[in-house]
Amino acid sequence: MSEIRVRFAPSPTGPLHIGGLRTALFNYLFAKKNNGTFLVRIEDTDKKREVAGAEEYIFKSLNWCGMQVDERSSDNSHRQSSRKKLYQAKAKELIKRGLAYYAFDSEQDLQRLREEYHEKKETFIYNWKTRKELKNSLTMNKEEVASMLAQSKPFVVRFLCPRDKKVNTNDLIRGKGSIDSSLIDDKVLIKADGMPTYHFANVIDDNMMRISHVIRGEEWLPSLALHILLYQAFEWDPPKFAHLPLILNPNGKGKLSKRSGDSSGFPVFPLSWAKETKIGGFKEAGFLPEALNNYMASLGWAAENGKEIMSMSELIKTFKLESVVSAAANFDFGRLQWVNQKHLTQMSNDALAEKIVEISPETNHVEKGRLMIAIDLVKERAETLLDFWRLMKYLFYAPEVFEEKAIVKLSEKSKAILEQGEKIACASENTSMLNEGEGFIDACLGWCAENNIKAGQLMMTFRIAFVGGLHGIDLKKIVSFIGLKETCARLKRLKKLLG
RNA sequence: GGCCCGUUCGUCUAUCGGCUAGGACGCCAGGUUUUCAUCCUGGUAAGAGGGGUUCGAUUCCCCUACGGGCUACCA
Repeated sequence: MSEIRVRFAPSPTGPLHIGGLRTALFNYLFAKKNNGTFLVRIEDTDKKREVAGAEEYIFKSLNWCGMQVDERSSDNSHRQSSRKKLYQAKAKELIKRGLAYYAFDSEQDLQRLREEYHEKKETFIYNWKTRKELKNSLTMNKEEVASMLAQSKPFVVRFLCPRDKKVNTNDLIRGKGSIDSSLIDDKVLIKADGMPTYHFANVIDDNMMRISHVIRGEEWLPSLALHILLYQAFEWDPPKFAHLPLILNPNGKGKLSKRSGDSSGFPVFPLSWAKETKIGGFKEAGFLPEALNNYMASLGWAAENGKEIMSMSELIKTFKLESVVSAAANFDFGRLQWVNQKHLTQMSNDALAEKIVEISPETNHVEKGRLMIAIDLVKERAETLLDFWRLMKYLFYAPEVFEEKAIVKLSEKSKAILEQGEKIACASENTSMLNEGEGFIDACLGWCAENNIKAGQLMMTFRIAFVGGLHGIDLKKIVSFIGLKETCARLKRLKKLLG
């Protein structure tokens, strides 16, 4: 088999979101699996919709996700706008061969026709049915056309779509299909501004860049037949196609869009995007790129060995394009969180520390060695990198506020417990207890047993004193970490609060 | 409206004609932790409906329903 070359071809109209990112991932996995080439092509043929910074954002995002781009030219040729002349030459070629034609209809004229048809409950299609009555080089005589062109009247180039031709399609994921060409319209190939449309530029570039497999979203499936026809017009061998299932909103209503995140409270972009500041990206929300990749891969695909938590290299090893499913998948933020937690626990403390410091600046004010210990202590309970500081803050600073839910659990007995705890902790301040956490808690529990107080009651009271709430790590470990002196101080504080 | 694609537990999925339909997330219960979380064990829950084909259909075919996509001089 010839060389595997795939491309990810986004248009720079805004930040890349999880749908596009997943398409990039599947392209990347497929390329790496087959020792192929992964390239990125920027489809910037719609100048009106182009957004400044979007292209840079796309490359940054891919980089963050660990998808190295194998080919990105320095001469701008990865950008379609820089190849305008080429597409125009190709269009002329088709016109000369009678496979495309000039059309001079104004957008308003066409719009009016669409409305008229709509009123008749019909659909207007610019093709064999209608082209004979419209303003184009098929209906006008040669001189007229030449004069229009000479006067620089606006025109588009349209594909002369054949009538009654059975177009056979094949998709690696969905299998064979066939469509009657009479249903397809005479797509615009070159727009009035001289730019090619997606369909035209796409086919030409995929051929010229020797793309072996086109892996793209399912929204392109309806135009597959048109693309095949275009390849046939040029007498080129088409690449293989694979149309990926869409990613839908969590409730299954509509495809996941840039707005879905804000309304549902989870990120949809890999990195924060200045213009959509409400919710940052997955990075800012404390997600690991490995986890995001792992989760995205599970949307529409499952490894044969049933493994669920995988690194990028494992994904590459096990990925199979043919086993991608054909049904759309709902985005499930809860599951992403679980995947992230699993990846977090698999990371080394050093690597973790680096990322935690980056995302939670508060950790900069804390002694490094102690931070490392604290990370290890809370590691298993964190779902995101952002969770760490929240989970370990009380290890460094006494609680400032006490949760209402916790305080109501305290009773008269709590005072006695605090008093006793304080007595033991403060007294032993200087008597260097080995394993001070163990020693201290055990001593208190001993007192409990003698005085007919439930151990659980003591543990809860202490927890509230140390943490300010009901959740935290093992009490003995907390005492060992903060030391007896601080333990004593925190017990005093809560006692005072209770009056 | 037309065309295309899809439909297995609430969710992500396994099954490539033999199914007592498997796993994971979630949820629920129990255990461990003299405390919280983790963790462990168990439970909950599904092949849209109707016709075929077949000894046998979740698996193949058709129809219907539902969902999604496309229907631009957007990608």
